[in-house]
This record gives sequence, C-alpha cells and structure tokens, in this order.
Amino acid sequence: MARPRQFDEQDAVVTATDLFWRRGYNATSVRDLGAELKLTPSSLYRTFTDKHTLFLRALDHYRATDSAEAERRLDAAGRPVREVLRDWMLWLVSCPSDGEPGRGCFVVNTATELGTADAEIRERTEAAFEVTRQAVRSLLLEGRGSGELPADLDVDASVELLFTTVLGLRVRERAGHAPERLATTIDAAIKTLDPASVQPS
Amino acid sequence: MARPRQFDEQDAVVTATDLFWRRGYNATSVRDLGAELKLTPSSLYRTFTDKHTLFLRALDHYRATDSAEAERRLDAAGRPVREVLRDWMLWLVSCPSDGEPGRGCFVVNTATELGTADAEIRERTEAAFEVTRQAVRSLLLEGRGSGELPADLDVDASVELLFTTVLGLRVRERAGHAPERLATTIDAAIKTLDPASVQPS
DNA sequence: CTTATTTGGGAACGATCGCTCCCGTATGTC
DNA sequence: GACATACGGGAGCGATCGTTCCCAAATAAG
Repeated sequence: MARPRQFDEQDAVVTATDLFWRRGYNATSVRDLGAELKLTPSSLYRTFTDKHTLFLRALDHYRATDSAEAERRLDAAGRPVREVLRDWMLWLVSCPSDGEPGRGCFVVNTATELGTADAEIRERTEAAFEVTRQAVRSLLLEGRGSGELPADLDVDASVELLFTTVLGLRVRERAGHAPERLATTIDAAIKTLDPASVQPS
Repeated sequence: MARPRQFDEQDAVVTATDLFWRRGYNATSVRDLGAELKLTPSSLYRTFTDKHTLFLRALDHYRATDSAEAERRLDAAGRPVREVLRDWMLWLVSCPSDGEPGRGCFVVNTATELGTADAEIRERTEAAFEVTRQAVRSLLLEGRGSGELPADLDVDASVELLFTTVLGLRVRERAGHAPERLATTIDAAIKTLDPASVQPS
C-alpha cells in the first residue's frame, strides 16, 4: 500500500557481496556501494539498516551461493574421491577469475581482516569453516568406506590437513599466485591420502 | 645542527607494526598511531612521509624481527628435522599470544587485506613468502641428505604443501583457533614426510 | 649570544566517512 | 479522486580521515 521499490533487494546484496569481497569491509564505503547500484545512501539505509547489517547479508549470500557451490562440488556422487577432491581444490583457486583474479575467499578475507573482534561476523565465518570441514570429512569417510582410501586412514587428521591447506590456497590465490602454481600443492595434498608405509622408519 | 628528535624512530616503527598488525591497514588511522606514541600527526609525517610509507616500514620491521625469528627457528643445527619443523609450526600458531591472541601473521593479514593492488606491498609480502619457502626447502633437503627423510621424498611438492599449510594455520590462528586445535593439523602435515608405500594401490 | 635549523604540536585544510532528515514522487486502498 | 504509505534522492549532520601549515621551543654551529 505504498510506493514499490525500484531496485531489486537481492541484486543489491549481490553487488554488495562483490564489492566487500574485492575490497574488504573497511575499504568499502556506503557511497561506493550506492554508486555501483545507482542508489543513494538513504535508500540503502532504509533497506539494510546500516553498513554492518548489509555486510552480514553479504556474508550470508556468499555462503548461500559460492560456499554452497563448493559444497556441491564436494559431493562425490559416485565419482572417484581423489578426483572430486582435486577438481574441487582446483576450482577453489581459479573460480573467482571469471572476472579479475585475486579475490580469494570472502570468508577467509573477512576472517583475517576483522579477526575475532566482531561476534556476529566471527559466528558466520566459523560456521562456514565448519561446513567445509564436515563436507571434506564426509567425502573422506565415503572414500574409506568404498576402499578407495586406505582402511587405516586417520580421517580426522586428514580433514584438518586438507582444510588448513585449502585456507592456505585461498590466501595464495588472493596474493596473486596462479592456479598452475598452486596445482603442485593440490597434488601433494591429495597424495597425502595414499597408503602409508607398512614399516615406518 | 638543530633540535634533536624527542622520540625514538625505531620505537615508533615497533608501535606502528603492532597496531597495523592487529587492526590492518585501513582500520588504523594516523591519529591512532599518534595516540599510542604520544605524537601528533605532524611529527609522524615529518619522519615517515605518509601513512603508506610508514606501513612499508612496519612491514620491513616485521620481516626483520618476527619473520627472521621464524627463519632462525627453522635452522636445524643438528636437531631432528621433524622436531624442528614441529616446534616451528607450533610456535607460529602460538607466538603472538604473548599479549592477546588472534593476531595471525602480519604478512598474511596484509596480503589478504590488500591483495595484489599495491605493488610495493605485494613485492614485500611475496618476498617474505619466498624466504619462508626457501627455509623450509633447505630444511627438507638437509633432512633428506641426512637420511632422516625418505631418499625419494619429492622436496618441491613437500615444500609447497608445508608452506601452504602454514598459511592456513596462520589464518586459523587469526580466526581464533587455539594452538591445541591446530596441533592435529601440524602433526598430520609432518606425517606427510614419512616414507610412502612401495606398492601404491 | 646569536643564528640557522629542525623539532613538537595545535589548528586547520578539504575530503570522505557512516548516517539522518526532509521533501517531492509514486503507488495500493478506499 | 483522496488519502495513507513507502519510496528515491539531495542535502546535510557531526565525526574522522590523511595531510599540511605555522609557530614556539630547543639545540648545534658560528
């Protein structure tokens, strides 16, 4: 029963996510966002309360799209576990280069920029980390169950190593390291899942 | 032949490093730095030209102290290679908690906050990465030479994996993960250096 | 003691920050 | 058509940003 909105709220969140992702929280101003959307600060504030709330929306949107896509790619669906893992990691370090490179992972960028100071943000980054960890865990369990991975594989340890390696890969992609350079790391991480020696020295 | 400076330039750099490290570049204002040092912006500017230059000084100081200390701890000096590696990584994820936790690595924080946009900064973060990579490489070569590590160890691949894992560990420490939680990752990373199976499935 | 020179710091520059007010405009309800 | 309601946007809020200017204080050189 009033004048309808002339811009799509979801579009605004998408644009905000893109901008926050590339520049970070502090380096992105409300007017930057408005310029990208042809919106004035007042319209943005009426819809999203304030910058911090809009940032949370952006984080949630990222998790619902990009993070969800990553989780989807971690779903084995009958394919070889190692291949799924490798394709997933290669995609992680090359996916943002649809446009320009060096965007890294929005969650990782946020976690390092804002640390543990903001509780609401920390909650979301931690949840995103946990989802990834569990997805990797499921994949490894499936691989061990199907016999593709060693029966005595220490899944917990492997999950931690793979998850941490992925964070490092995201940092390196943000730092400008090309996917081809990172492929060595990815292959080494996957080789980790091979059976260990029977008689360790 | 004029009035001498009343503050120690090096002290200022140390304080600036601490502040930039904890808050990042964009969230640290020149007045924040001045307040910590009981200095006015004008004095800071006369000495350090501008904020960006001071930040470069802070990065250089970090590399000359904290990074150098890390490199020192990576020097085997006759100790078992695996032990050196493990102690080094454990120190990496717990060293900044002299005061409060969650500072992570200044270089990693900088690389993710500013990405590849700034050439002078990128140059420094990349150099810091390379020094670490080479130190790990030397250690692995020494271990392989002494027989502590498998003769057929793929040093290049292991260096990439360990280096990337360390970046991930730094992110996780910044995100508030306790050293005890990260120890699993560290042990898994080191186990990577054990001999592989003779007949891989 | 002068003089040249550099310091420290208070004040202020224009620009931008996050955010709010207000008013003309457009739309659903009656 | 009249009215209530939410919109878009321009203007502006006080605060802070990075940076500069200027002047009194301090000191080395003469």
